Amino acid sequence: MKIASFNINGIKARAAALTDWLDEAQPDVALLQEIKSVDENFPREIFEERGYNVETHGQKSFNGVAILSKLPLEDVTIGLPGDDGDDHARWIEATVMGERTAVRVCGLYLPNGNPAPGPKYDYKLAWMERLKARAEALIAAEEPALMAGDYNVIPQDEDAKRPEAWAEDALALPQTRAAFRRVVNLGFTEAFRARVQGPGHYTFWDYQAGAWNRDDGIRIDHFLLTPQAADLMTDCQIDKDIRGREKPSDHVPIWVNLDA
DNA sequence: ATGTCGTAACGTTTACGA
Repeated sequence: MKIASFNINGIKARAAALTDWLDEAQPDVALLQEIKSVDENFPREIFEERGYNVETHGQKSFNGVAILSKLPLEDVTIGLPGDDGDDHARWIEATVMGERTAVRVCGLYLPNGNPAPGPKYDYKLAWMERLKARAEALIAAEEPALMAGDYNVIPQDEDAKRPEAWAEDALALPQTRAAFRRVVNLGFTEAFRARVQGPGHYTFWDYQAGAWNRDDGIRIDHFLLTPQAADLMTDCQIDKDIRGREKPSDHVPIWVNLDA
């Protein structure tokens, strides 16, 4: 079961690049972030005609997450529990019915949090506390499950080409990293780091200042696996070349393969 | 030289978020 995560930065602008990648990479499941579309305007037909079930949790202009799945989906829910007043579309989850094993899959778009300090950073940290609560429940269930998406977290200095440029940024502040570790340390496996060590691996390159041409990137898109999901992992890769194509997103896909 | 892109809105341009 190949499960990918991709922050597409706007479905309207990315439809062609996204379908090209889907046709090549052939993920069974794709978790999308920043669809920047209300549900009614999401072009679900272009995915349905490729055999995907489509579930969206969108809003106007910003944010928005979706699940595309060639496998059957059950028990789809939207919204991260813990704050009924939160109107950002940043969380969607579903159970993917694999040939042998069902996997609970959570797609997330964690708040950026800049500028920090400030109300946006407070919102980010509060959201991460809610994420931790949901994560605790997933661990307690003792079943194959994962949380994947744009975490807007640079876990360590080695995850940035120029860590000094991000030292004061909401994506890399010590409080941000500590909150991320508190989730991971509940018992999750950070899929990419379980398989690949060392610097130079990124999932985001800013559109500005020739960041891509200088490989001036950061690694902020992650997969966290419960122990039961980690046992099934056979691969995890970043599709870096996507960033060099026509009309790219500023993020690239990252994916895991589970023997499920 | 401080560099781009996507989206929405009383829009031939600005504001916001990233």
